[in-house]
Amino acid sequence: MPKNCNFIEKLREVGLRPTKQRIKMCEVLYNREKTFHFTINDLVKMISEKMNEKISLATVYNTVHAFEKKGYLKEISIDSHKSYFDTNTSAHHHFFDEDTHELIDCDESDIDKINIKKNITGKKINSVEVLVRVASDNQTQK
Amino acid sequence: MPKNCNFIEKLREVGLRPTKQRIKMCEVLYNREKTFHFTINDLVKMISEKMNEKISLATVYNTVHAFEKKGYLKEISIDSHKSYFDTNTSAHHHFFDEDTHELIDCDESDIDKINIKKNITGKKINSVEVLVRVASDNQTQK
DNA sequence: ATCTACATTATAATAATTCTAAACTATTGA
DNA sequence: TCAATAGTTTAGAATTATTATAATGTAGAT
Repeated sequence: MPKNCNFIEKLREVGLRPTKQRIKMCEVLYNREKTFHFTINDLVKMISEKMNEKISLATVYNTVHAFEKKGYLKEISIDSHKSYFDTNTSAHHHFFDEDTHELIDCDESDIDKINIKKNITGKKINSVEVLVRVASDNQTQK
Repeated sequence: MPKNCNFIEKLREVGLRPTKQRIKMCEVLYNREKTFHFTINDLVKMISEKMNEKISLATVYNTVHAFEKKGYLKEISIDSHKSYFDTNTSAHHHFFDEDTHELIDCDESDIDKINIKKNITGKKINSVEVLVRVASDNQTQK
């Protein structure tokens, strides 16, 4: 687990000032064994639990978006009401459990590389994302 | 192009009352050569342009959601700020042009069938959606 | 024609996100 | 070291998108 000075370095590298709020968010997001998925709401709860000082909601939004822009976070949009952020920023796909509203990472080996045959003139592919929606077997299909 | 009586039939079939607002919306959405993508905002504009009578915003939301639940429309979520509906409800994938914010259908032939090797116990796959984000070649990558 | 259940409407309420402007802080370089 | 300055945080207001409410209207059945 990296110590805070690593976060300071990392933030500097991408041109973000290592303010105490950003460092605290780095700790909450990256001082853990595994990558994970969260909503802004989740994150606000997590921060206020782990911190004695307050953090403004606006700061959480700003910082999440700053991190996203710099490639520290990736957004995964499920529908107009549910949007997650992923601390795993490498290219990978997801399962979404429609019963529990849980987002599950796909390993690289779970889905073959996707071959796009269509080419849109003058455009390059930025990303290819697969979302597999699953639900309990005995439940009516969405 | 189907005439309105077909819409009345269709609505009845899925258990929706063929009210004049729903029929009007069917006309706007399905009286066209090709399927297309729209946001709620787009739709409200289109309806108010094509109609002399007013339609309430609440009705547009209700009707779109009723249509979605009955399988007349499919939602495609791009990010937390952009959500489209698609009148093409068959299983297919999409390109999203990050420059123009345009959503483009993939033909079945554009992407090979996706083989999911992972199995989540007790869960069945409801859908598999691929979103390919593209952008102008000479632009910085998102 | 009348009844009943469902739909529509305008408006209010809610929720999520962004804006604002003042106070604050990290960095720069004198 | 210490101001200058450029970027950041903050609380709260503003905005936007969506849903709820309750009164009125309408389709379909009898």
